[in-house]
This record gives sequence, C-alpha cells and structure tokens, in this order.
Amino acid sequence: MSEETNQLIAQRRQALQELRRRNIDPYPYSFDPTHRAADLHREYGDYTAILGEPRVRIAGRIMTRRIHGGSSFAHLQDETGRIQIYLRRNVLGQEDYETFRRLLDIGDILGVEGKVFRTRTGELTVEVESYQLLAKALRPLPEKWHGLTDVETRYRQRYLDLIVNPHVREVFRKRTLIVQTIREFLNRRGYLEVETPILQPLYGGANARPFTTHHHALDATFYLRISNELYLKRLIVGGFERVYEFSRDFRNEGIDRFHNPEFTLMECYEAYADYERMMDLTEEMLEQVALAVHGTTEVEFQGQKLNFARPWRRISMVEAIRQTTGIDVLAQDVAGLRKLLLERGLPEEDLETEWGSLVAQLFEETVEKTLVQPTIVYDYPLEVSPLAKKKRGDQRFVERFEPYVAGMEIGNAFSELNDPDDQRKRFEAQMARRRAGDEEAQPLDEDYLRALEYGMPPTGGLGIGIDRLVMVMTDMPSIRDVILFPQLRPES
RNA sequence: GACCCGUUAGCUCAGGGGUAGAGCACCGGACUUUUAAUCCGGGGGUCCUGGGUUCAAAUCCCAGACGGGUCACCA
Repeated sequence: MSEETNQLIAQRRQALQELRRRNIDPYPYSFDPTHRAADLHREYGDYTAILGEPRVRIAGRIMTRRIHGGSSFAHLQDETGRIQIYLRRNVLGQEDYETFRRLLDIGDILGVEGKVFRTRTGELTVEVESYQLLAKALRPLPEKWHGLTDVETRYRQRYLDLIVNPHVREVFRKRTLIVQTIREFLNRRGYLEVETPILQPLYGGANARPFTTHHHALDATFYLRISNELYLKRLIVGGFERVYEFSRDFRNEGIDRFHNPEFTLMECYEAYADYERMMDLTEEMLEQVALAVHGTTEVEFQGQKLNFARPWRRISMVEAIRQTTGIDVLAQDVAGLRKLLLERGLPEEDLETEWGSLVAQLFEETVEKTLVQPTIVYDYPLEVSPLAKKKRGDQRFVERFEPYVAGMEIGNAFSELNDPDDQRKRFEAQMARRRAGDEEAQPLDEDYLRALEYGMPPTGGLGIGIDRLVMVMTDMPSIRDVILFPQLRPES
C-alpha cells in the first residue's frame, strides 16, 4: 500500500493538522528533563517510600497507551528504559486530556511534568500535571507484543529495531563498552591512539580485493584501506613506540554471517616486543573485555561455554594439525599434502601450489572449527605471511599467531618483519602470485620498504577483529547483529 | 558467484486452484489505578514484480527483485 493511501499514516497526518489548528507546535525546540526512566526506578525503587510528592520532568516516546474514560495510562520510553505515566481529566483539564486522547499516538515523543507515585498494583508512575508534545510520529510502530522480527527491516531501518527491540540497544552498548575497555587497556600501557589514512594511494597489509575510487583534483586512483598495518609500522619507524588504531577497513569480498564489506579491526604495534609478548597482551586484553562485559571470564556463545581466563591454550599450527588429524605435515611434500586435501573432498582446482599454503589450507579444513575455547595458534607457514618475521631456528615458518574463539579467527599477530631486504623478497613473491592471477596478493609498497630501510626496531603487532569479538561477547550469531548499519543491497 | 528456503493488512503470522483471514495496532462508542486493560461496533490488501498454464492463480510453472542460510572468497 502506498504511503499516500495508508490509512494509519493518513490518520496521523490528520491529527497533525488538527494539532496545528489548535496552535500546538508538533515539533518544538527543546525540553528540559530532570530525570530519565532509570533514574526514577533507581531513586524510587520497589520498596522505597515516595515522600513529599516529588515533581519530575521526563521525556520519551509513547510506547503503550491504555485509554479509559476520564483517566489513562501510558508508558514513556527513553534511552534508559520505560516509565509509566498517568493522565487524569480533572488534573489536566478537559482540553489537554482530550488532546492526549484524540491527537497523540503510540510513537509520539512526549515531555511530561508531574509527581511520582506508586499505583495500586505497585508500579512506579508519574502523574502528569502538564505535558508537551515534542515530536509527532507519522508512522505507526510495529506491534507491542512481537516487536519487529523481519531481519531485512531490522537492518534497513535500524532506528525502528532500536525503538522496539530493547535487547538490540543492549548489544550496541556492549559494543561500545568493549571498545572502551580495549582503549583504556592500551592507554594504561602507554599506547598512543593514532589516525591513519583510509584513502590510500596503494593498499596493503592484508590479502584482499580493495574498493577503488578516484580523486578528481589529483586525477589519481585511491583505495579504501584493507588494513592500516603498513601505516602503523611507519609510525614505529618514526619513533612512536606503542601505537594503536580502531581501523574501519574495507574489503571487496563476499558478505555472510562473518563478513561485512566494512568492518573494524583494532591494530596495535609495540616496539621491542615479539610475538610472545603479543600473545600475553592478547590474553590479558580479552580477559579484561570478558570481565568488563560479563563480570566473569566465562562467556556463553551459541550454547557453548567459553572461558577467557588466562592462560589460554597455545599450540603451534603443525602440532594442532597433528593432534586433530594425526598428520605430520613436516613429513609431507607438496604432492603428499595435495593428496591429503583431495582425500578430504577438496576439488583439485581449489588446491594451493606452495607447501606452506597447503599446510595452511589443511589447517583451515581440519582444525579451525575445532578451536572452540580461546586458543592461540602460532607459527604459520612462511608463504602465507608476507609481513611476518621468520621463525627463530626454522625458516619454513614465521613468528605469527592467531587467537581463535568458537571456531572463528578473531585476530592476527606477528613478530613484525623489519629486514627491508627480506620484506622486498616477500613482496616480490606476492607480485609473482599476482601475475599468476591471485587478485588478493599484496602489491609491493616502495615507500614502506624505504621506511624499513631507515630501520624499524623489532616490533610486535596485533590485530583484533572487533566485530567478531563483539559477536562472541554478546552471543550474536551474525556480524550484522553487531554492526549498526550492515551492508545490504540498495532498496529498489 | 552457485544451491536451498522465504516474501500475504502498519506489525506478527495462518491460508496453498473457487468471495482475502486471525491477533495486536487503527477508527467510533462505554469506562477516573490500568499494565498484552476490558466490553460493543467498524475500517483497512499491488497476497514482492512481470510473464505463463487454467473457465478460474495469493495458491501451479517460468523469469526477475529483495532477504536469510549453506558453499566458494576473505577476517
């Protein structure tokens, strides 16, 4: 049904006209509440006596209405919750009472002044002595009982979701709490929060296809960053010893429960640290996050009990594969690994060609989903890690780890590669992959190499996928449930 | 990108070849402590879009749009 003919909208527009005819401004400029709903519940909780007829002003959206003859009840909802209001004809007067009854609707924003009391049934209530319409709603809200469940509408019209589904507001409050907890955790350790370019002339720091755009005045191609890694390490070269950034990154890839084209990665870098120090940092940080959100290190996610208490299980990738499958990848060559992957049902055309890439592929196929409890998997193959330093004593691997929770990668960390010549070779290997058709291989960044040639101290780096962390901490099964405005196809 | 499922009133959902349904919301009436208020009466539809089959399509078939799930890619 079109908006013009929608009966419910038409009725509300008529009420709007009538309000204006009565010289009531449906969109006034301000209101000055003395309390919010939660303040009232805190001050005058269930067993508290209400003395001296306290007068309060409170503002919010009308969420329910129970209209009787000469008196009516309604609930106002503000950011903190709901409070019942009570309106009586002989208190408000005939005109104001009838205006409330006839011309105001569920969804309208209202400011009221009145005294706090408790009803016969014990509910804390404000008896309204005067009220002011603060904004007229022209569209009806979803149903009070079932709320809004249609996921498409919930994502496209998140404002509506937030109005009628209180638990959704809770998820996003927790998201902010998580970000704040990490920020304070790093600040306490002397990390400096910085901002680096989102529009980059060359993308790097991860394997992904970028979004491409164009700057008219410079007549130059720019990319939305897929990572801020190379910029943060330039800052380490510059002499900042501990830096971090909550980085909105953009990757031109598929969308599913675990991927949104724009997502948030917290990356931090610490001079003079190696990956073991970053493992400690990771465990401490995420333990703090669990405590901040849940008050305990135990977190329930999709029916599984996860415990973020230190120390976490730490296992090398080679050992993890051995424990899960019995396979010793160190005893396998390329042909052997390919055969093992074929046996596990992988189509031949999907198989990698390099030894280390095959090891990583075998790990992803067999081990990843088994890593339910917080686990650190370390020592990744050289071929899949072009920015990480080679492992002490074994040149086939690099000093890299990923924290896993509930079968999800929620981070990525290295002893950062600071040998400029080695870094150039790694870039060149990436360029070779590119020429072979790998669109996600990393381009060679000459300025980054130049920076490394000035000398970067040994450095530990860590990235944490904030969206996935929030999923785990809020028990949400989809990344769309933890991003306020997830990417959808444009409405036609 | 491939496959499977879904799309019916403002919302939540039934219905599955023969007059378009319910609850809430809405409108009118009664009601000055209700809270899923209650009681009486009423209005409201591009059944996602476009084609096809049929005497007849919301229903069956085809194509498309949008959403969800799985797979692929990625974090």
